[in-house]
Amino acid sequence: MKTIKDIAKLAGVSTMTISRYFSAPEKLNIHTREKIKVLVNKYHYSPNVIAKSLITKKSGLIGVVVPDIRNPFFAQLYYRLETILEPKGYSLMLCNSKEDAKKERDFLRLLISRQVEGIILIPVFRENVESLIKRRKKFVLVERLVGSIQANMVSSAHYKGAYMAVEHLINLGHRNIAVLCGDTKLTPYRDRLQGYYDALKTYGIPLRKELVCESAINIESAEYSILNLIRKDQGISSVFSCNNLMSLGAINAIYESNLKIPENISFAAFDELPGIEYLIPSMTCVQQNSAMLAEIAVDLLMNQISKEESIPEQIEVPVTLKKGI
Amino acid sequence: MKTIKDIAKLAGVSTMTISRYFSAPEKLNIHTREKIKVLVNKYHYSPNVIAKSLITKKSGLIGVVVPDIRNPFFAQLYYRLETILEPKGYSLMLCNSKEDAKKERDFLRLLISRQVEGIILIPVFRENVESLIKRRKKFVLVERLVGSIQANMVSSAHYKGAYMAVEHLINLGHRNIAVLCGDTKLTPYRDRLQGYYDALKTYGIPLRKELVCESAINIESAEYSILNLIRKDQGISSVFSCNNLMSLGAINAIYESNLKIPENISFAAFDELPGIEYLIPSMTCVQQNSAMLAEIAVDLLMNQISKEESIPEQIEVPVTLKKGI
DNA sequence: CTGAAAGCGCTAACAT
DNA sequence: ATGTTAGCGCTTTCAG
Repeated sequence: MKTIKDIAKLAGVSTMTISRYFSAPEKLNIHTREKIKVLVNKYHYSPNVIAKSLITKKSGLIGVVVPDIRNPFFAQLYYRLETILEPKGYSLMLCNSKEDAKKERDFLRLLISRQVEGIILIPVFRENVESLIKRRKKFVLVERLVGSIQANMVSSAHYKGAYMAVEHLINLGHRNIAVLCGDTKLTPYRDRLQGYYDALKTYGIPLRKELVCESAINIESAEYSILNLIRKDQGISSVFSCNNLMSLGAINAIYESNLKIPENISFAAFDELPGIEYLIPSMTCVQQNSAMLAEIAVDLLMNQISKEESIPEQIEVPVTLKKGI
Repeated sequence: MKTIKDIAKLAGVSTMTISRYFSAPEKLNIHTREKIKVLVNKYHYSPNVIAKSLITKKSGLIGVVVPDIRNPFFAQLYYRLETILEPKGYSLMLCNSKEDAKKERDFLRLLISRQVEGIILIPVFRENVESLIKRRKKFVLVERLVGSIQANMVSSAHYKGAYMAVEHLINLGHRNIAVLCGDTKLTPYRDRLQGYYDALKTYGIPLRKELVCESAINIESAEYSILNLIRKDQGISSVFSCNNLMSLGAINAIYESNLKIPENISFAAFDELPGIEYLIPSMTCVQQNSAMLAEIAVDLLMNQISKEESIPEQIEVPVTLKKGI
């Protein structure tokens, strides 16, 4: 690997001239420029960004920490983030926290060591976020709030979305609506469940506690919960699932029980599954606007990067209800 | 942000002692060690990895370039790569080439400028790969071969998988099997289509060219193709789709036509969709072993990183047929 | 066990 | 239009 010195020596110029060739070529004499061009191509020289960022103190790196990139929602979010940040000259480092506090902590430390200019984080553990604040790192929380933390954050309208979905089920005539809660220690699920409660209350439908599946947090437990309700003949006519993974388990439980969507059971869910509109067109979905989430997350981060001090903002992004039957 | 110098001054030691605190703390006097520990915690000091890699010439970075992380197969692959590489001390930079030659080129250049130690690439454009070879970069191709390039590569058994899937349909009694080809300029799709051809041939089933949907490369075109075949009453009794996205379009076309899987049409596909086993249990799927693909990709890369010269290897990873009805 | 000197590859800030 | 000097934050190497 040739360095700037090598190229400079070969071209018979100083390293600054080579440096300028990349940063401000128009300032160079056309002849020197041509001479350098030949050498750069010949030796496939490309400047060492690491050395550059040591001086400029700008790594051009942004860390993105998600629980699991295999979740289509996070994949979509990352894709959008890249689309926005790449043209701005940033490169992204993607980390999967696997919903694990220790992993999250390690990844955050790593990103800091690597001098990222900012972090976009779907947080898992409150203390890790507090540690970012203590270290005065620039970051944006997406989707989740951990504890009552004062930080920049952008999130979907969890409560509103769940409320609308359940309201839609009620309007379809349903009174016995099972709900798969998700991990209510996480704000999104707490809010979504509250949306369910409040929709019932608004329409004067008594809450049947046995239809609230509190331990449903993944595919298997969701499947088990719904299977149980059906077997015990609780008379559920519809299901509201608080995330996409639990939806899968529930759908499977319904199919296994030889029931059909929407003939026997109406199904509504927060989040989509890739292609679910093709596979179960009758399903009601609360669609999150990942494009807008990404855009706002970047805005909030760029604000911090450009300014010295800024007051944390919390922004809520509307969701869309795709009404099923 | 405190630097090593600041901490050294505060501790009344040289920078080397701080450096050793992180690289070989056991060599330090217990007292100095404690003194440094206090300061490190107090000021949240963490060493600047950028400066370190400038000296050691090891960035600890690996670039991963996929066409689109929203494709569940690539998300799964990335997840696995991270699981393997993170404990080895590598951080990953993920890039979406969007199947675009220019984007791929730009991302590869960027990764090189950022001094990645290796690149894991699902390639799009032949010349970009050739350029990596010219620059003597360490890289591994996954899934695809572009042109007749001599490079380290790991790939699923595309041909075999498609052959098995079509064979299974034939064994179920199907004779009129539509196929959604994908972009046959890409080796995986060429191989998968060949598997279809050869399975038919083996079982003496005449090829009906009108059932080969060559222009099917995405959801919409796949949907259109299948819709067309059904409308023209070509008597198809089953469909083999060469990737997961086209499967969605095809399934939708089938549903739209008021046909059912598997009652009216049997469905087989290369690749899975997340949760498809829950949504359409009767579907036949060729499952790729992304864990093994990731493992071998890393092995091939580590071989190059540790050795000076190595002969390129091409390794094929078996697929699994999940038989449907 | 600890330190001093040198330098990784590059650029900011002045020169000329 | 081009060069010189100095130094980014760290580690390597050699001393002590």
